[in-house]
Amino acid sequence: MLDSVTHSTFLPNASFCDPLMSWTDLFSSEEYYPAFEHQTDADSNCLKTSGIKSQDCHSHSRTSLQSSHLWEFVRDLLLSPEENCGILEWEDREQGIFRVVKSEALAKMWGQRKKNDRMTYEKLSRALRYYYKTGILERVDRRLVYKFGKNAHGWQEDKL
DNA sequence: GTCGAGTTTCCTGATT
DNA sequence: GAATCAGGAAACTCGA
Repeated sequence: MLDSVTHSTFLPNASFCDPLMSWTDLFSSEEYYPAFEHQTDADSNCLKTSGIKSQDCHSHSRTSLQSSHLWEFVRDLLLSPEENCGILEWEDREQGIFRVVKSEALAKMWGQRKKNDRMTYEKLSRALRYYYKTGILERVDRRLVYKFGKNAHGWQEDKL
């Protein structure tokens, strides 16, 4: 189940590598993702910056792209604060507790990742809640707050 | 063709 | 009362 990580090398600052379409391509294409018209200037600038950075990426195969999972996407976003533009933030870095600050923006980013412009935070959060069963996430009894579980890895600073 | 994992979608109820 | 969030169930996609 977790073998996706074994062939998806974790790169803290190059998390969104896409051999088929760079982030620059993604975010410059309104045909693909017109929803980002509603992003703030800061958000869109940040996202474009992310795209530029990702052009250096070259190591991911098509297989690893398709095996990219939601929790890895979230983890990578958390570990790249300069790229997440405050969409996610750590509540307790050592315990792996984080908070979704901009739920709609997160959903749109994930939707872009999956080329699904109908993605909403409601659907994304449903997928996140399924990780409770597998131990990748643990429930935190606060709204929009999640915690990495024992089966999540790569989020701890000293274990990268 | 079948199966399993990982979502995605719809719906309902609870909470804010 | 409306908006938002959480969880159940079923459908869907894709790789093995």
